Amino acid sequence: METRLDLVFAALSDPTRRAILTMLLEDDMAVTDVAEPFEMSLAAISKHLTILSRAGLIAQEKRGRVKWCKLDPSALREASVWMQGFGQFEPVNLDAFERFLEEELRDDSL
Amino acid sequence: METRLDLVFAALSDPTRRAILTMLLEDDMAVTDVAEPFEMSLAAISKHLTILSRAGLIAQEKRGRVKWCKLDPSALREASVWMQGFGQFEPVNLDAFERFLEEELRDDSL
DNA sequence: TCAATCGTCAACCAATCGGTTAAATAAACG
DNA sequence: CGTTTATTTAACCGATTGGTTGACGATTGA
Repeated sequence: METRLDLVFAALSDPTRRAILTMLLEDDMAVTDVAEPFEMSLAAISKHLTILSRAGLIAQEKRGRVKWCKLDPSALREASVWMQGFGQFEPVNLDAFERFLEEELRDDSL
Repeated sequence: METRLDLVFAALSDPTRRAILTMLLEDDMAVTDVAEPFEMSLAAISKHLTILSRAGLIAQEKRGRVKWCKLDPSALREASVWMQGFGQFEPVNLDAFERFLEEELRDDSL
């Protein structure tokens, strides 16, 4: 049986998908616009979005011929609870997060 | 290029490996003892431990013929920072974590 | 109506994954 | 010494992954 947690962590293990989530943090986007910065076919991005959607990390809503993707961080909460159990983590540190994203966006050859 | 974050999330995406981490939360263990509760060959567990080790989630130290596995939650911090950026998460809730572990240990057919 | 756009689907591919068994290495025991 | 114990390695297997291309259905706009 494949649990939600399996799906969430597997979804997060791919840098393209993490980059997509980071983009969606800014704003909701259509599939084509999500795909634009990547050197990869639209079909590939479509698959990534399906994986994110199955994991509950994004929601997709079709309006006309455009399918809008929006972040749905609720699935992350479960994973976060799991991880927190292992940590003496600092409390939420958004500065650290900003630095992290900058680094990721630099590294991921978008 | 495979980043640390890729390795950590991929490692966490398997229920056997999460169960191993949960066990190691209690105490350090030898490889054979880690393998004992699972219906799986020792070689398979050895591979899982290698994956956890490469991700930096555990450390292994050989003393005599026994290889001891201990939790190393430092790698989780990085992943935690990443995830926290997406969340309006409640502050660390260990009660929720305990419930979570109970459920996981029940579900994972150990 | 007809062409362009948005997105998915199907078929395919090489690489990786999670497991197996059997053999190999290394240390400890009697 | 030879045997048992602890663990990894190697070869193999079927399933999954992350990508491709090309065809397709649905919606929009001229």
